[in-house]
Amino acid sequence: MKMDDRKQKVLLAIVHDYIATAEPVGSRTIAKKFRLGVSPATIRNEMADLEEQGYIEQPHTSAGRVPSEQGYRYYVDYLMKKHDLSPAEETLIRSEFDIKVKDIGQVIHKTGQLLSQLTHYTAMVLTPSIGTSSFKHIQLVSMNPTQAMVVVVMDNGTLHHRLIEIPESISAEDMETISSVLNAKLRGLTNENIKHTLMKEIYSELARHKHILDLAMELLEESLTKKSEDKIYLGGVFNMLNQPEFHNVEKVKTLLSILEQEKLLCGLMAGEEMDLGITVRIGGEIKNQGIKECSMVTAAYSLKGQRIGSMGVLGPTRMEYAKVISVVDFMTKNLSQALERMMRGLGK
Amino acid sequence: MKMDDRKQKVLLAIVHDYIATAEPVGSRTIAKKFRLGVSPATIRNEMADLEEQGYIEQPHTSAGRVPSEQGYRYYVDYLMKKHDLSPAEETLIRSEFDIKVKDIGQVIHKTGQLLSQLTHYTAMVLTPSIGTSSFKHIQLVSMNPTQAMVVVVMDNGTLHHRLIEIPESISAEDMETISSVLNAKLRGLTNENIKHTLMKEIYSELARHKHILDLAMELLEESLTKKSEDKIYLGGVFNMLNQPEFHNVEKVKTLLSILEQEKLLCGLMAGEEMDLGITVRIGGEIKNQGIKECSMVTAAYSLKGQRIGSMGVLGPTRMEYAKVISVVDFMTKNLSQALERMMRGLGK
DNA sequence: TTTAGCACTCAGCAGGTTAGAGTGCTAACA
DNA sequence: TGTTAGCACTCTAACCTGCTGAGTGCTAAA
Repeated sequence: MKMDDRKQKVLLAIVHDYIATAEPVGSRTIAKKFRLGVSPATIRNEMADLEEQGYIEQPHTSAGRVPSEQGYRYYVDYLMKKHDLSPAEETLIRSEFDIKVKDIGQVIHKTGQLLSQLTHYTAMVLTPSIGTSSFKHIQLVSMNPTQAMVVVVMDNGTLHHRLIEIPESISAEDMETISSVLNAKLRGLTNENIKHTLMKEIYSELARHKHILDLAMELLEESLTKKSEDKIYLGGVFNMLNQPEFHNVEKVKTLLSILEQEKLLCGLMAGEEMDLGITVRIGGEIKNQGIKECSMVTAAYSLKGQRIGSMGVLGPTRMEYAKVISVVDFMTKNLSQALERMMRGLGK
Repeated sequence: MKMDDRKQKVLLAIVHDYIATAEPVGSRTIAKKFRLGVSPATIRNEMADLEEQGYIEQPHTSAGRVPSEQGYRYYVDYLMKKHDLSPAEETLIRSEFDIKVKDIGQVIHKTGQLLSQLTHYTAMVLTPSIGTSSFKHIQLVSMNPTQAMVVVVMDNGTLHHRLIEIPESISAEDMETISSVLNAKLRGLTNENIKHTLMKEIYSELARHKHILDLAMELLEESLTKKSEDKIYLGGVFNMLNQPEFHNVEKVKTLLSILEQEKLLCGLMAGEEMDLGITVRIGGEIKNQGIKECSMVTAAYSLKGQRIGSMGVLGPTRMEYAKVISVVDFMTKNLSQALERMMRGLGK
């Protein structure tokens, strides 16, 4: 859609002012605040055109104009200027990531906190799905005469464990033996590689302990096949209540009821767009009735170039897109790096 | 405070009606709904007395009466009748606990869900602090030439792990050796029992690997001393928005901002009252400005008679005390039992 | 001691009025 | 032909006003 220069300026002014004040913007306001060098009357003419073309709308006759979804879309696609983070903000992010780089959970948590803190909207971070891998070590530990713990250490640094029931006849030494055999024969193999022939060999070697072996193999198989579950971290839900669009309890209720449904959110985050760039969805472009008055800025983060999770910011359609986009951009890059550092040397 | 029989009946009527309707209760309403056999005028006289004594108050001149905090207190202490759970509810709780008895996290989660679901208020469950214990197994696992994983299995069934940096000179066999030595010498000991003489012995035996030994011992010591951190699970925050007292966004905001502060909540839950019974705190009795219009019903749950965590329900002061108290009571008992079952046989 | 009756109070609502913000149109102007 | 001043018009939000009904407290009679 072609749009002449002055119309763009007027649209830009409306979007900026409305984002800042949450009040419909009138022609006088634009003329005064944005110094376009023309009178309110001229701006009124332009606004009438913009409304006709669907970029702005009027809440009621004697009110100013408000950007429509189409207007925001045009703004995001063509008018918006990049808005770099302040050095202070960049430093904050970097230092937080440097300090708290202990484990994945913490990094995700921190990411969410930073996202919501910097944008003042709600942050959503999807935990990385690292996919299948091989294992480094399996260990059976006797806990008491009738129970044992099976521990599997994966090559990506995660752990799986399970408590199993054992016959009293098995000694701690037996379990040590089983552990060694399993480690010696299977270590480093992926699920596909664990051939049945190999398993037969093991079962014949440890025939006495078939039952316990079954239980251990069950956990091992699960660990090898199962992708880590999608979990989502939410931060700054509270921020949304400061937005004037949520001064109405009914809206707060719909919003919160949606944010409570983890699965739904995961769907929204993990959805369609598999590219690495930033996706901006405005209002109805989010395929969900309940939050059709919100916008989402999402992006994937990666490990070794492979997309493994995503993060996003949810705010009112009247969102500071430029700011949010740069924050999300910067955060994905930093999170990817932090993960890279954390995983350095690990199998995956 | 002595109170004549009819006054008690009037107070009870006011509390019940206000809990049910959230509207100030007038003399006519009481006469009609509660059949005390006297006219509204008589009830008015009683109400005047009750107000003078501080049990009820009037929001404004021409409104009915509302129980004061003191009124709720009197109700809870003297007037309230026990309100057993319905068989259906009891069955629901029991069956949920039977199915989901896999790990502690899940049990806590389920408890919170049930609490909020049954009461329609917000549930808070503090994770058990199992305290110090001894360890069952320690294992060093080589991940790659420069990193290894230390895994410690505690006798209460929890796991601790950490990634450490290692010199390239150390082989996987070395690590196996170190693991065996540590297990052989230290297994089952508590932190106090690990004598310096013993440590010297180990260090001399494994002199070549002092560095890696240090790192492993560090995790081990931490695991042995550190109490599991207090974490809190919240459920049904959303429920509160259906309460008419939270139809005002400002109040929702203060409430949510408090519920976001985990530490504060832990303080409230873990606080003073260390006995096993149920504690009811009404309005200002909760030592927190922000939720002075709420009440809390809390109780501890236990393992082998020892208090190890607590749960609670947060609702408006206009709360269904009788119902909530019986739910909390039933839940603590069931949770304690579930934990008992889960820990059966484990060290602690 | 209880109750009927009555005067009084006050929140909330409906209806009416006003002020101000903002528009669209028209006619004059550059 | 594009721009602008002026003006009539529209509509919301705020304010006032009077009314209604719920509920009270007091008094005097039962």
